[in-house]
Amino acid sequence: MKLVTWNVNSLNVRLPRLVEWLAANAPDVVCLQETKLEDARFPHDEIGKAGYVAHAYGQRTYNGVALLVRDGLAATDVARGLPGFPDEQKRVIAATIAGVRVINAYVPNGQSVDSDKYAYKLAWCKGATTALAEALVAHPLLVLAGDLNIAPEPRDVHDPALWEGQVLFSEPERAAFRGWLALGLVDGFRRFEQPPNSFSWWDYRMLAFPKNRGLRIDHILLSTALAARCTACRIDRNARKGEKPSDHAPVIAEISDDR
DNA sequence: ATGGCAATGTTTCATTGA
Repeated sequence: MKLVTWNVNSLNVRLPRLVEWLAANAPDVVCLQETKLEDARFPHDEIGKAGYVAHAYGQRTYNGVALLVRDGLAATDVARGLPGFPDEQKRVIAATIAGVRVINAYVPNGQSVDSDKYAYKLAWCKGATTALAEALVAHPLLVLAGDLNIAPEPRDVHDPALWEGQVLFSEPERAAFRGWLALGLVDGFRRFEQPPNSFSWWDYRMLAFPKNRGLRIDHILLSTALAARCTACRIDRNARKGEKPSDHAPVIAEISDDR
């Protein structure tokens, strides 16, 4: 199974690029974030023509997630939202695909550490920890993929001294991320040797991408049993280039069918 | 050479993202 997470920053704007990327990369499962589309406006026709069935959980303007599943693969037990954490914001959709529980999450940004949004982010992360702990009991083969909006380690930040204490890299956020690892989840990207200065997001401003001033905030976390079957994980930096890119690049994991 | 914010709606600015 080839599984991808990609914050597309408006599916409406990014649809042509997404369709092109699907054709070139042929993933089996795609976790999208920031679709910014109500479900009634989801482009099921275009995604269908590309060879995928979509399960969406969106809203207008902000947030919104979707799971794309390649034709021939079945998605069962599709669930929307974070269990036990009532939330108006559409940030989570999960399904079981080929025996794997796939949880697609768009963790709140937090804006700044002194904002209400940051408090909401920390509360949300705590709710996610509880929900993940329960999900892992029911689903030993589990993956949490998404824009987790946390850079877990200094090497995930282009300038750790500059970002220390800032939102996306503050200690409470990183503690929440470590809490997910403590549940038995493994950072798929770090299971493999990676180029130094690997990031998944670059600000549109200040030439951040050409200067490679980015953060690694998009992640694929695998349960221990599933991590043993993960054969590769990489970031497709090329997808950040060209006309009208998302500010995030896709993260891709290869998961073997062998047991 | 990849490029100096982008997307959305409340639209000609404000809000949000990260």
